[in-house]
Amino acid sequence: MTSIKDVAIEAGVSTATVSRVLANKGSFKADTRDKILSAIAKLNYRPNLIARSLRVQTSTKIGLLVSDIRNPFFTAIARAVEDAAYARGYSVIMCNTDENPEKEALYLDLMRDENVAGVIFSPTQQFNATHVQHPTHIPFVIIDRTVNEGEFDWVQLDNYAAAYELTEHLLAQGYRKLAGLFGDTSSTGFERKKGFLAALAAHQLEPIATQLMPPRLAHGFDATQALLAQNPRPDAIFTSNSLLTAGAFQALRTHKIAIPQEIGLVGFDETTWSELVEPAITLIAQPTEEIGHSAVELLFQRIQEPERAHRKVILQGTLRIHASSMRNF
Amino acid sequence: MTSIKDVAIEAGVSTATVSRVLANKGSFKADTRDKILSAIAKLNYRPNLIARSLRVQTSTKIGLLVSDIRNPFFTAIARAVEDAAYARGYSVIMCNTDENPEKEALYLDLMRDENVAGVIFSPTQQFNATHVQHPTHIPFVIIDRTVNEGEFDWVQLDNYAAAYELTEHLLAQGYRKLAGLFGDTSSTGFERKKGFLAALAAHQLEPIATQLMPPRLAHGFDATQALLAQNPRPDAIFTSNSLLTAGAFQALRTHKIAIPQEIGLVGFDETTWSELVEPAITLIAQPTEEIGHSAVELLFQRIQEPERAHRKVILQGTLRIHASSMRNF
DNA sequence: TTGTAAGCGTTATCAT
DNA sequence: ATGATAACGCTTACAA
Repeated sequence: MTSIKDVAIEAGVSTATVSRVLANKGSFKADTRDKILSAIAKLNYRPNLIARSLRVQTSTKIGLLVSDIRNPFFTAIARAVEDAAYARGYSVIMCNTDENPEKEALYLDLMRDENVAGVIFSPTQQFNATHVQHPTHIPFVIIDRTVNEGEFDWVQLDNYAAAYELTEHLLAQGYRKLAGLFGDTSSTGFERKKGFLAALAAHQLEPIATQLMPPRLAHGFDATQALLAQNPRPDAIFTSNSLLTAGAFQALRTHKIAIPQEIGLVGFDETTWSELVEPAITLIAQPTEEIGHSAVELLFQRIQEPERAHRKVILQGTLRIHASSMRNF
Repeated sequence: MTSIKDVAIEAGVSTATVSRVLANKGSFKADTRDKILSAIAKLNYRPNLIARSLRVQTSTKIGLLVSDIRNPFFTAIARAVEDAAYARGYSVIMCNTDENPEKEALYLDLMRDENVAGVIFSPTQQFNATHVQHPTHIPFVIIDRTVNEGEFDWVQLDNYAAAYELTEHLLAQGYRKLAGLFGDTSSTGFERKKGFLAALAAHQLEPIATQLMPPRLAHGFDATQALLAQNPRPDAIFTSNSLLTAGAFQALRTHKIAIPQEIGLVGFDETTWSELVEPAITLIAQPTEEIGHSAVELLFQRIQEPERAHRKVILQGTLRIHASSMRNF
């Protein structure tokens, strides 16, 4: 490992001067700068970021903590965050908590230990408890989810409104016996459930069933099978997450239920295949690009001005109507 | 930030002793250990990994560098790697190069700078050049792809055999006018192309068309549209990547081509939706779990024994036959 | 304009 | 069994 010392010796100056040239701060002669630069080139020197980070107590990395890397929503976010950060000369290191509070705590500590400049984060339900025990002073932006305590910057979908609109659409199509499947690992599912119920209530209706479950395909599948056995059977299924949508879809297919005639199906998040299945799925598309960019934006603002008031950015989803809910067509 | 010094003062010992207790190496009285432990608890002390890393020149992190986080194959790998590493007490930091050699170089440097214990890595085509310029001594395991130069540990699918088998299947179904769409950003596409051609050659056949393209949905779509306009038109399309499969599928759907009767379609990688579309897609499933675990395994072996001979782990894919290629059914 | 030296939080060597 | 202390590679007062 060639260090700043080697460069200093090679260039015949002190390490302090090398450091100044590297950071382009303080003053130095053009001449010495050139000497140093060529020494650097010659030795193929790269500053040790660990050492720098130890010294200055920060870095040009941001952390991205997602709760489920298999969820296409989060990979879309990851791309957007990555792009926005890269444009500002920051690297992003990404970790997957897998909805596991232990891993979340581990990776949160890791981020702290890494001296990341800030963290973009979709917390598990248990984050509150963890956070109360180990408050951290790293700039934070929370995405996708709500946590109850503490003050943070946020970027979120208007989940209530989106779910309301999606439900309204089902009702407009004449569906009346709605069942809802919601993820239970985050506030997102709960808020979507609220919007779902509110839209029904506005029509003096009640759901046939609502269920909370881990946002995994298998759970969506099982829950849908159970719904099919139920009496009265739902005529439409509302899912709060693309993995649940897939599970429900699979169950309906398995039981040869005609979508949308016998049962309508709607969900959240565009995926590669959501328009390619037959019928294509009606869903709320999230502005993932904008969510990622806003999160990075907010994070940098907070880094620059740590004491500013906390902001909440609420973005609207877009209803994309496809055949899976078009009973009247 | 509470440091080891604070703990030492609180416990009335030296930092050296605290460090020994922390690492559980060297010797100390049970009594002093207890004093130190309670001081740690009281102060809520956590060792600074940056400082430790600076000192010992390594860490308990491994880096995972993937080339496209939107490709479900890589997220599946990420999960597997994560699990295996976590089981050994290692954290994984994941970066997305997005098939961009610049980002790749950046993140490779980052990994080095982070003192990661090792890197699991799916390199871009350009990696060779980069690597020759900046050889690195970090333990490496290459996944999914081949690079020409240098010596590494590898975990890979037997792409040639998988493609051969997949093509044989098409031929067995009576398809004769095959077209192949292959990703052009990695060796994987090339090897699959070879297997494809070899299987055809074994039947004295030639492909109707083969095309190389970026592994993105839009490219698969466009290429398939072009194939449909072509004369003679293919009666089956072979795709080397799930994003290309999706693009081809979409194009066939758009043009109302009956799969598998008019045109058969096959591809690689199971995804959430690949069995849910109509018809379900015949494909080669990769053992992602095993790939991830093997990669971690290989990496730890190399970390422990840096000079050992390089190994290559070749895993077999599994042909999953579904309706998209079942013309005879 | 440049150099000296302290310090970031650890670990490891060498005394004691 | 424990403590001083140097060292990891860098930045930054402060001095020259």
